[in-house]
Amino acid sequence: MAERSNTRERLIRAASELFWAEGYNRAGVNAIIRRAEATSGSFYHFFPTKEDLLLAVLARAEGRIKRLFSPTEFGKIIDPTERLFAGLGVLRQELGRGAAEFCFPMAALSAELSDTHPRIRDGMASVLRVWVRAIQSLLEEGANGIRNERDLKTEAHLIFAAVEGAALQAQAFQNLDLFDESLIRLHVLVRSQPDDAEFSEGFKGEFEPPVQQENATQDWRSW
Amino acid sequence: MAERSNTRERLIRAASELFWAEGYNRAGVNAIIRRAEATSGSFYHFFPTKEDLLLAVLARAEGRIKRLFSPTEFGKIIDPTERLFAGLGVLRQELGRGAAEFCFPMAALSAELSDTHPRIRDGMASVLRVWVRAIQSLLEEGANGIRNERDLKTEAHLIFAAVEGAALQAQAFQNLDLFDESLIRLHVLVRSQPDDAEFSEGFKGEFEPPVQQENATQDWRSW
DNA sequence: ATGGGACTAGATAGATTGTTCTAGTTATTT
DNA sequence: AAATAACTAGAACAATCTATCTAGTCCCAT
Repeated sequence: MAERSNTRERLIRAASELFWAEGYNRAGVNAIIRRAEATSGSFYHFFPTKEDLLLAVLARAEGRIKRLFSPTEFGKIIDPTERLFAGLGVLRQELGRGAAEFCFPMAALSAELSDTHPRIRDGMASVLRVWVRAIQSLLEEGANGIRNERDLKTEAHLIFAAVEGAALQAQAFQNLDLFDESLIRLHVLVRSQPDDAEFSEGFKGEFEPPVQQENATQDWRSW
Repeated sequence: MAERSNTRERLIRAASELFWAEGYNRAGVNAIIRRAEATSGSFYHFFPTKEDLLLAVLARAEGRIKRLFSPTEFGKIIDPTERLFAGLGVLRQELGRGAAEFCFPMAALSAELSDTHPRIRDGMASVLRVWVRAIQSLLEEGANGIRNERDLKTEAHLIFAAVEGAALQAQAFQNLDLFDESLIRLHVLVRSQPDDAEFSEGFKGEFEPPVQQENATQDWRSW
């Protein structure tokens, strides 16, 4: 009835490391099994397919992401922006250890699989939402209602995109400096930004935020 | 003597699309051949291995990146920041067409391959340098020597990381809005930023920029 | 016109992949 | 003690992968 071994957990952990290090397709089932010190019999006892293993990896990550920025984790840090970047510092450590417990830089995998594996695409979308919401709620806390929600959401998206891109570069070149450079700059920009919130709202001469949003999008397409 | 067919070019083009859409390992040689309307005989006539094909894709991209932000391309746009984002708008269109001619979102591939394929890692590093230099020189143009070079380089890194992350998300979820949201916000942040250059330099209380840089890095590690 | 280099064609090899299968062990329940 | 369920073991299979091989066609220079 109750589970009697930690093999399932070992497989998930091994997979999350290998998927991140080598990508979904390159990380073979055999390699995962070997790293987890299991056998294919055990593997297919717990997971019907390799795809289901990736889904389990994603599911476990969501919980960890939610906890990453929680006040209990960084009790001493009051300022929400600083708590955000403190959490990203934890991420940095994971990166250094070659782990990917938070599944944050997995857009790469998703791009690899979204066409053919709709369940994984959905799972990834869910992870993305969790990330953006976590960041956004920290930004809201720091904004004290001064900035509108729409702006905060796009900023959360930007922050996550930047973190993901920086993590990928760091992984690709085995060099955490690349991650640090981008994040230090990001920190500066995010910190210096609330002051000109008013300015940024209408920097294109428009006044109503949603319309300005529309126009800005238009600009992209026009070139 | 001189080449007599465009097969090589067709193979490079097909590969750049498939590598981007499916990743290096998933994009099989056969699929590339089929898409390029070639045969394996032709393939291995031009490229000793699949890896060499990817290297050719990277090599071609470098030239295109350099041209992307050139003044001739956007003759009417004088402001360098606007020229930067105009170039990124071109990128956006390529994304919409499923192409990856500029090899910009290929950190994903690199992460997939850097361990086992050192030549590709080096090729990717070169593409990264080209990108960062291109962005940095635009930023320098716009800064009129007011901001120090170090800051501009980290900012260029951040911009590229954000663009890459946003592109990956857009590809993963087949939704360009994700790209737009991040880039609109990035535009706002980069635009609003030169004013507080002085502030951002020493925002942690340090004065000498390199030292401040060191300390900021320290902060990451401390958590 | 002919020799030679550039290129094409596609069958095939050899390795690797995800998955299945049968037979087993271990622990818990009755 | 026997039965049942949870789990393990690893050989084997079918599909797919990259790369090779031989035999060709096409075009240009001599």
